[in-house]
Amino acid sequence: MSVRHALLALLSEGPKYGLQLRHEFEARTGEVWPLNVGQVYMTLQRLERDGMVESDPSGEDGPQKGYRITEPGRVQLADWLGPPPETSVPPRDELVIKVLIALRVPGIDMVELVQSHRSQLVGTMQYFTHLKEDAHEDEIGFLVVADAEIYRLDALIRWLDTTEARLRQLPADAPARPARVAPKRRRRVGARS
Amino acid sequence: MSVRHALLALLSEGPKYGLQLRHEFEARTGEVWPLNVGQVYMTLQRLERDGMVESDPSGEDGPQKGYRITEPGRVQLADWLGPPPETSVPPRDELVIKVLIALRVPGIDMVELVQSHRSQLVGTMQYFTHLKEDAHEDEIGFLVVADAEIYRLDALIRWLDTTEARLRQLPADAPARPARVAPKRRRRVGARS
DNA sequence: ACAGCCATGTAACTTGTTACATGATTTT
DNA sequence: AAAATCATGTAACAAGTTACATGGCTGT
Repeated sequence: MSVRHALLALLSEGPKYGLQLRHEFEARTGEVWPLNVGQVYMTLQRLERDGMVESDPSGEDGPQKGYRITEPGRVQLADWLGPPPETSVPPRDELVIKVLIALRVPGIDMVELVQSHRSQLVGTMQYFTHLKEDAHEDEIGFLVVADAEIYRLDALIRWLDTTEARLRQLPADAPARPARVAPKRRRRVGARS
Repeated sequence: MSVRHALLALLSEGPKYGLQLRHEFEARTGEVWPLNVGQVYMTLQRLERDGMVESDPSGEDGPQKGYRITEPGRVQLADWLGPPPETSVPPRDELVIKVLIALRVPGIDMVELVQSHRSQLVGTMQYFTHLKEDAHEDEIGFLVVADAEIYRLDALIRWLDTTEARLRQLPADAPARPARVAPKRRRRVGARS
């Protein structure tokens, strides 16, 4: 949903057209996240269908078909920018899933799995660090996005290290769990009042 | 794509049926990430269509329709568990987008936006820390997932702090950028050879 | 004239979500 | 007998991706 709201936010500064929205989105996020053009047009269509946005009837079918935000659109934008959403359930993380599920897959070298992924993360982190050094200090968008990526990668690396230590304290081969479905005591994550 | 591969990995230990796969996925990830049942059946259908999996012809239409992994399925699983994928472009982060795009939206109190999101993140982090304290030390799945979430939230909080400091050094109101589309010097992130 | 970019769109597909429908078995 | 749970599915939708199609305008 972030793209939808981002487009709405860009339109709140004044009417814009499709490709322009893509350019501005990419410019403000430091050219790090390419934004698919097709998605821009699809999202604009849905925003218009939902009444968040109006298209310029004059520019219809011509190049540079302008879109304006509507009042309901401004309301929805304010909702997005206002208080943060309830953190219901944390997003699924592919690396975490991989490690936890691979634990019980026969014939998996966990040490190798962890090490290869770790060095990949370290490499990417160094890459972004170098990019940051080469960046001008006025490229605020890029610097901020690069920071986010570096912190994110650092967190994953530290998680891998912690997890590796945890796994080392585990019995060599954990006993296979019962194949039958057991009654589940649900941990209601995110239901914190 | 993580769910698809996770199901494949679970099936590599032996034949399983739909609900059982859901139970095992949730059990191994500490009951933190609920897995939609419909998605399990959809994914199994696609895995079968792609030849990664075979369904038990005997249990057809009966309850507990078993699925087995095939040889191509094992190959694809090995690809997933093997060397980490090329880190092409980092995933878009909703919070980063929000902050960067909101910067130029008229009438936004950036300090308030950053502070409210920060305290939400801190609260969620404390919540998971408490959950971890209450957990038994043999609940390895939950502990590992909780670690991941705590590190992730910590990274976001530190990013928010860094970003806030960056923004404070910015001129009170940045000059509006040209509305026209400018030629783009693309930063080819992720194209590191 | 033609190459290349600007600009808008459509089509087909994948992953994921929520909600609903339908039976079988088990529990009360 | 009724209610709950197990088990399998379908429908409709949202968001995102890649690839393709189609014009208009500009520079050489």
